[in-house]
Amino acid sequence: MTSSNFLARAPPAVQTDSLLAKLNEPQAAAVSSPAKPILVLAGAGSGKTRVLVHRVAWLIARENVSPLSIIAVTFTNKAAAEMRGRIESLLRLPGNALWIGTFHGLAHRLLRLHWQEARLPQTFQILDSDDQLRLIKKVIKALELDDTRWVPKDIQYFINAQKDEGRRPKALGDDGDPTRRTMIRVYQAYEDACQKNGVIDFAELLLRSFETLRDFPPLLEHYQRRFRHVLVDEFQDTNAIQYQWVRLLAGRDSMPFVVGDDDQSIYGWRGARVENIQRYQRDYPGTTVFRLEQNYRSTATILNAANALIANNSERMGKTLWTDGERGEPIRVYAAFNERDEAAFIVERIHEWRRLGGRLQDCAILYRSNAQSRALEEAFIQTVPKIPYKVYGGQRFFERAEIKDALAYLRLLSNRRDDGSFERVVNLPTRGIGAKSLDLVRDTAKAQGLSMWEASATAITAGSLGPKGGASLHAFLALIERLGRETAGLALHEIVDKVISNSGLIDHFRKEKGERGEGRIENLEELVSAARGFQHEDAEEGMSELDSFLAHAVLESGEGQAGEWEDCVQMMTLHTAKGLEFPLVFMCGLEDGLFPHQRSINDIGGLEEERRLAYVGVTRAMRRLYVTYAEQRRLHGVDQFGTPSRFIAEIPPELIEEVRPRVQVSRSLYSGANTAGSSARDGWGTRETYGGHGDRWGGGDRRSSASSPGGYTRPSAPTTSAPRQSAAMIEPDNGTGLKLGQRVRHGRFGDGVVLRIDGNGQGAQVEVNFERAGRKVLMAAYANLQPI
DNA sequence: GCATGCAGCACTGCA
DNA sequence: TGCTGCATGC
Repeated sequence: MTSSNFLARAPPAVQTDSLLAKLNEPQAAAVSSPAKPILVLAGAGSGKTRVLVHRVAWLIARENVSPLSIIAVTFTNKAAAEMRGRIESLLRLPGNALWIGTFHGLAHRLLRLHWQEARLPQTFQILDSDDQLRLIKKVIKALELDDTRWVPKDIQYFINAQKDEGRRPKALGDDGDPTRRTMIRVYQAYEDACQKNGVIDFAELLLRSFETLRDFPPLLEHYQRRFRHVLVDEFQDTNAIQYQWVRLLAGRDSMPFVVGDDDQSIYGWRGARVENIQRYQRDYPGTTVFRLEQNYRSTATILNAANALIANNSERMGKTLWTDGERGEPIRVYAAFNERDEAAFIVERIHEWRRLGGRLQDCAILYRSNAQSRALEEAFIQTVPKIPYKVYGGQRFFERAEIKDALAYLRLLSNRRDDGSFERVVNLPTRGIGAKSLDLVRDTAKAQGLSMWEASATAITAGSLGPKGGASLHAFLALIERLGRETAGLALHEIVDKVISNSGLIDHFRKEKGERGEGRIENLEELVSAARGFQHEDAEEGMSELDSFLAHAVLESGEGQAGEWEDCVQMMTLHTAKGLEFPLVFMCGLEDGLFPHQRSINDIGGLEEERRLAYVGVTRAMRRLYVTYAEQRRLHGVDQFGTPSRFIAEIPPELIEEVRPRVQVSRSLYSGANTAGSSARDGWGTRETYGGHGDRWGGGDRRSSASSPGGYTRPSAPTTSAPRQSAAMIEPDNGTGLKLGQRVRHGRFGDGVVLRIDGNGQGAQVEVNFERAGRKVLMAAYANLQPI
């Protein structure tokens, strides 16, 4: 080393310390590892992002790696943005110096750069899953298949699954199975349609960019030489094609740095392969594995619960989280009577949290499915003072119908051949172009291999449409052409503004009755501001600002727009919560059938994935964790009776404190009663007679068959028999022949539903909610209840 | 061609 | 419960 070089840098030892100073030993070892394939198994809360960010910093600042030769891949835009921000602040580098992005985002970038090699039109657009489904329906129709037998959703799943595995229709064999043969035929026809329209779906982004690299050696070589360092986050969630993509890009001499946690693999149902972690170690012999097990997030109690829970899974790589922090509070479990009681309980706890100075944004309510949010939202609105909240997920901004309508106009401006967009807006607002005219246009398009746009023009010229339809269609084409001319050279937001007003969309929604239309107009206006705030980065890639905006609209669901930082409770599904942390967490709806989800309950793989989801949930909590379930739940308008989730029973009882109802409460909390919402303030206690009775948790012998976390033996694969512990907990063999939720008939009171069984045998008390007579507590010995 | 009403169905979710 | 898609009637 020459002296000038030496002088150019500060003394290495000091600087090295400064980058590694705040890291623990395995973190520092991973960050500063010499270049070779690395796998970091990072437990929840163990500083995974920190390691990734520091690794990048290390490479640049210590190994003299050019930022241009680093590519970092994440799964969500949020994660990518966070990583980018942290690298920027750590290194004071402009964020776009290195390639950081989601798999889809980076694949998209490659395709934009190399659209010719990828055999795509330069203006290709991306279909979201709705668009995809729409197109598949069209294809099914065009093939004259019966869409009750060939369910579009199933076909969509089939196609995406094939693409996720990297399989093209031509490479698929039908194994002599005619069903499969047809599926493949639809797949092929769908691909043709995409190609013709110049659109690609999400899975195609990955597959196409993979194939493009693979099939153009000079291109591949270029990127392999460029990206010496490939970093991948959430590696356990990669699917087959993503894995191949990484392998291809990394090439033979590159040293991938991948971070993952097999215990947090929760996307198996959409093609993620946990096995990729093992496979990585096989494909890259000499991989160094670092385990991050020290947790900086949660209390020891929470971690112990998480460890015990996940220990029930087989085939783990094995990791045990630990902390040198405090033991913390017990996990509180609350058995709610119904979902409204559950919500009332949560509301009360949040009031309490707030009274004691807690911030709302530190509270998260996690649930298995989005449908559960409604009862909670109602409770937040009704309580005094109101609790502000934000629901994440659900309907996303760019997926709203009115937004997609506006985008369809914009897409059509950019690409007249986009048939999907054409069909979406050709008669929206209605302008007298009916099914008949469109059928004719479609036929023309099909027969002559034209786009809908071209076919329209042809049909108009040929005069094959009726005078009215022809004129209307002509007016539509003229409208688009005029918009195209008038928007030329305008700023993006001006284009959007002009299009939504001149297309008639605003007027159309204004006519819509009530608040709904107003909301839609507000959303359209929001789209204009989104356009105003849009930063066009792809100028060098020869893409118009509009095209770039449209592409990003699909790739970004539009989270994080208005009202970002009001202090409010965070509500989201367990899936959405991955990667986040909150001081106070409520996991609610822990009932068998809801969580674990009914779909997964009979299959060991599915059940284990649900358990990992529970693990993810528990490990979101930093200080305080509540777990709730409802004995009765109204979902999709039907009452269901649940038993507590088996996952509750898998948490060691010594870590749990059961919250008992304290206050008597009006009957309005009971589902089915009509006096809505009057009692949220009464507290969360629900039942007059229910509260006192003992062992909802099965008392001392509850875990006799289970045992402590250490000596726990897994049950064999669940069969059709009742779940291991919950059965004992909530449906003891009570000798009455009755069980909760069962419908029964009584001589005098008529038909009803069993709400509660106290005690055993003929001495048992049974509470029944009769349809006509209301709730009654009866002695099993005398009531003579007949199951019906 | 368009509005209205009814039947069917909903399940986790990120690009 | 609430949305979507289809069928019916004007």
